[in-house]
Amino acid sequence: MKMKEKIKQEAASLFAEHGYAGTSLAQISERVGIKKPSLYAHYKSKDHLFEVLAEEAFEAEQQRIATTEDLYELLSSMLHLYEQDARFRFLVTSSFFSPDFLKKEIMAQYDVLLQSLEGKIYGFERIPDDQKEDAAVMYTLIFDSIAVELCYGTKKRSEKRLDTAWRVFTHYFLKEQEKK
Amino acid sequence: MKMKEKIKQEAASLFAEHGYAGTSLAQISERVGIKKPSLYAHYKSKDHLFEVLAEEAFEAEQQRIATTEDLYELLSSMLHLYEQDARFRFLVTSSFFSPDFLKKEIMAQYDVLLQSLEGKIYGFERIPDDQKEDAAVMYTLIFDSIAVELCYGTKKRSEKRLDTAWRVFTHYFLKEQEKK
DNA sequence: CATCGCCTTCCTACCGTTCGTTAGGAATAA
DNA sequence: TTATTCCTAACGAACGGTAGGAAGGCGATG
Repeated sequence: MKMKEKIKQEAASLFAEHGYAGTSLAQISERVGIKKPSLYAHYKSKDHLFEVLAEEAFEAEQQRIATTEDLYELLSSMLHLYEQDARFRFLVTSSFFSPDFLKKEIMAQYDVLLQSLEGKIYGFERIPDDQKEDAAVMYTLIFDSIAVELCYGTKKRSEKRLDTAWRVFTHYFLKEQEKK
Repeated sequence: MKMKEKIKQEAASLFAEHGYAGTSLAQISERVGIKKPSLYAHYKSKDHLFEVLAEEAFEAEQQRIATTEDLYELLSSMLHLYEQDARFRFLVTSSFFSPDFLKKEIMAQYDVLLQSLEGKIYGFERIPDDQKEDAAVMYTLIFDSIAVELCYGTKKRSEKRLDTAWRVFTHYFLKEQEKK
């Protein structure tokens, strides 16, 4: 039970850093501490392993979106999630660059994610109805740009981005009281 | 002279779509219409080819940023550039996912690009001085998010993003008259 | 309690294929 | 003549994956 989990973790980390094509089963097995063929006791192919990983990563993120009520927290939590959770790192990078055999599927899944985000905006009362469409676009835009910045920028810059973007977003779209 | 150019073009297109590790010299040579070893008459290694490509792509984009005065056009032109110019597509995707041996270099180059963009904001009189820092962050944020959307979204969505983002940006930051 | 078979997990050894790359030669052009 | 550009042939290394067996845990059966 434990080894399967460890393989997933190390694989997610490596896939996130080097991509699907850039990561070999030898690398994964070495990190895990077993020999390459032993991987096949747990996953029937490289594709399969990647597929399982992708499925779980999207499911986890979907869950995170569904259960987090605070719109700001949904963005700010990305910062430490990216540092700490290999699965989240995998999600972000593999969305930006996925192997051919899963590209369509992953794009579709990412679309679902963004739609969930937009749905949260539409269900938020403090945004005037006639601005909800714009707010939804801007929110997902900010979401993506933070994801990008996490990939190849510094954490400091990500924080600055989040701070500025959120200030602009709330000032532009939220009526009445302010939101930290 | 012409073959060198054709190799670059096909290579840029393939690298953009499948990444460095996901693209083989066999694929490139096949598209070009020559045999694999013939590539070595023009570029001394796969790394070298990728490096030349990256260098040129960043240089071209730097040039584009320097010579385009209109802030809106700088963003909107990304849409058709991504469709038509393999070099630009290469720039965007390889910035998001570059091979290890060039990762640091490419990140540094991308940073220079973003700084150039911020520089344009700082030199723009119609933005109040005390808002320039925020405007610069937001502008690069929009730039990145459009690049991302180009990679895995539809063109329609990219257009919508640009439209919405630009409306918010100008309304929030530009004083006096409006900008299309 | 012992032991049998079974399943899981790991191993060594190796498969065929593809990878980037090189050697060496023919053709072309300056 | 010399340099460039293409080719065929082939290299060693690394790839994803398979065969087949050893070791260990597990429950069922005697």
